[in-house]
Amino acid sequence: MSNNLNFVAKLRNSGLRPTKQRIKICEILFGSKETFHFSINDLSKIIAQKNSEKISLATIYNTVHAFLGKGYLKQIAVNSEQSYYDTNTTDHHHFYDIDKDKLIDIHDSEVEPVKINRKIPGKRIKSIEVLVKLQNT
Amino acid sequence: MSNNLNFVAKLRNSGLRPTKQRIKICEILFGSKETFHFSINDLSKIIAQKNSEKISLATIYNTVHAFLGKGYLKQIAVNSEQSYYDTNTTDHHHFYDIDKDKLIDIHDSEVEPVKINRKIPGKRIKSIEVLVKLQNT
DNA sequence: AAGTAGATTATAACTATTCTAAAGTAATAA
DNA sequence: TTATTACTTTAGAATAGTTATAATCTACTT
Repeated sequence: MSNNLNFVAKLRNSGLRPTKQRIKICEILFGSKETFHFSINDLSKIIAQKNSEKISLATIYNTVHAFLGKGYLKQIAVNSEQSYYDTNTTDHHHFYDIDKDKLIDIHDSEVEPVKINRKIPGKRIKSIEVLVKLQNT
Repeated sequence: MSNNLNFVAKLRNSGLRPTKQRIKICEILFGSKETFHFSINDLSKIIAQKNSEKISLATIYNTVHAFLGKGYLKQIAVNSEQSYYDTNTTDHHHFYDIDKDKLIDIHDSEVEPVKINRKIPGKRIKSIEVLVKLQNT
């Protein structure tokens, strides 16, 4: 309940109207302290389970895009058919379990910082993402 | 010409029949010493330019998948709508120029080796990919 | 040269995502 | 409040990338 008020404020502060759909999606994505990795499909299923009223697929896409734009989510580069998103927007890297089609955080303490000793004229680095693909042994 | 014979042998050695479509695609992908980054769309366009007879889109997909399976290509994780492939199958990383939608190799000498200090039980590392996203300054 | 397994092709089908335009809802002003 | 306005949601259509299908064709074996 008090959480909801936080989400309302969060949305309003960033210029997004706190609609019930957005609040519900906030609860799912940001309601727990844990990082959440998901595809639109994953999120749809969870909403279907947890919410009495359905939220249309278009709204789910709209909301995820809005949250991306506001920096509440970041997109992860994986070559799956689907796009993946992460509630942890800090700089960190991922394991991708190919067999389970699941992402796992790699904390910064678990990786030596990646150093790129090259500059491309006219360009600046926006992000550095490491993806470690895992296979069953 | 002598190159073509090499491609015929390469294909035959890996159990792929050396059809004229596959040989043509080999010429385009492996005919130069340079690394080649491409999407299916890129490859289609190049074939259309360089080849008198058209190659069907299905064959282009089939061939790229076959070459992936034989280890002649590797897929690169980028979050674009399209899949990207690389003729350089050695371990190396990439810049991704967001504005131009183009990939640039990062040679191993240009990056400190990425060290992951964590193991996931029952899993082994298949690959480590670093993607450095670039923006115009 | 004939038979067969594998390849190519056009096209249909499928999946993820984006677009559209109508109906609904939150914010604002009176 | 209420009315107005701008933003949202929605179902469904449209699009783009990719995969499946089934008929035709071709490379290899005998």
